[in-house]
Amino acid sequence: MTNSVSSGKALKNPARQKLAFQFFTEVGIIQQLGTALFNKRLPEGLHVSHFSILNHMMRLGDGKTPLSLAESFQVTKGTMTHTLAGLTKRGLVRVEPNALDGRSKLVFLTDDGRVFHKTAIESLAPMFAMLDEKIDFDKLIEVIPLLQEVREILDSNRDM
Amino acid sequence: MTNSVSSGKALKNPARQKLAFQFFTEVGIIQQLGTALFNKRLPEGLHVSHFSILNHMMRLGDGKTPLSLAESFQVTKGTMTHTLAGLTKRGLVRVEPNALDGRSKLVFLTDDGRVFHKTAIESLAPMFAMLDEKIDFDKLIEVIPLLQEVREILDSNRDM
DNA sequence: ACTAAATGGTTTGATATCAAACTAATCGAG
DNA sequence: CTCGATTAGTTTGATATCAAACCATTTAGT
Repeated sequence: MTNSVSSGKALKNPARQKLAFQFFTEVGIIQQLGTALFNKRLPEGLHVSHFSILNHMMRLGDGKTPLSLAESFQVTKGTMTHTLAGLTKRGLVRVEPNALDGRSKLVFLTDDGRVFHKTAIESLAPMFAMLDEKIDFDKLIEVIPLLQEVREILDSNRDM
Repeated sequence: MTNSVSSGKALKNPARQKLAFQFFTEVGIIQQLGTALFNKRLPEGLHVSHFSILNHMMRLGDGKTPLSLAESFQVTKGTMTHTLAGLTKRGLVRVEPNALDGRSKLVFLTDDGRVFHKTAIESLAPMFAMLDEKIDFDKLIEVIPLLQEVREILDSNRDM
């Protein structure tokens, strides 16, 4: 039975479960505070959701479909339609029909989008300066693999 | 100069900044996936925001003001008004005038609220069972202090 | 004691998000 | 080839959240 509950340590031990819960609580608060700080720093009317998409395409290349972006960011396709509409209205992306599949579209960065991304990154610098003063970044970096592991497990059990 | 930018390591080193950014990216995704899983498991129509408030009062006692709850959860007081309205409508909390200060109110758990909290905790058990199978909880627990540290720094720089 | 400032809550208008219904295009089994 | 199933995207209706304006009460300075 490779997939059964083999240990159940946490379930048998309420303190362990409570601590694991605490992990998610802290993650939740960090995310909330971090997002708020981010949003405050981002230029007018743009939100982390917008920036994230630009950032994603800068890192991994544009020409993705809206659906694949939705999956990357764990949002519904309806939400992605909405977010891309906002980005399009501000001229930061271009959404074009996909010649290879009439159902789908492809999203591209515009020049303005690239400029905006650069500007946004720069506007975040003071926040990183503050963090860098107070936190040892190495410690953050050390835990990234664990966070990735947790993320992957949650991701692959999304339909639980 | 105890409080100036002393090292600036991250700012001088784009790779470091990128990795710190990655930390927040992972935290964001974990939070999103975790919340989604949570919401799916919570009984009908209730959301993590509701559960969190009940959980907070179960842990730390009820009779708090809406404002103090809003501060605890890093949401605006308007949001708290809304969330408490939802909880009240479902009979899970009681909001009463504060005899000692006509401006404020006090929030109390109802019996139904306590029952609901217990039920919700139980309905989360399968999720913890799944996690417990796949993640070493000890590793999660180890990083909690770091997360707390990050949270406190963000919290105390909220008005940056 | 009076008024100005601060505090606690609510309301309003906007945006973000989700789930579910819907539309259009493609794919696949026969 | 055709029709049912699948896939991509949009729309709709609901809830969550925020910021800012607003109202009521308390506090403080004179």
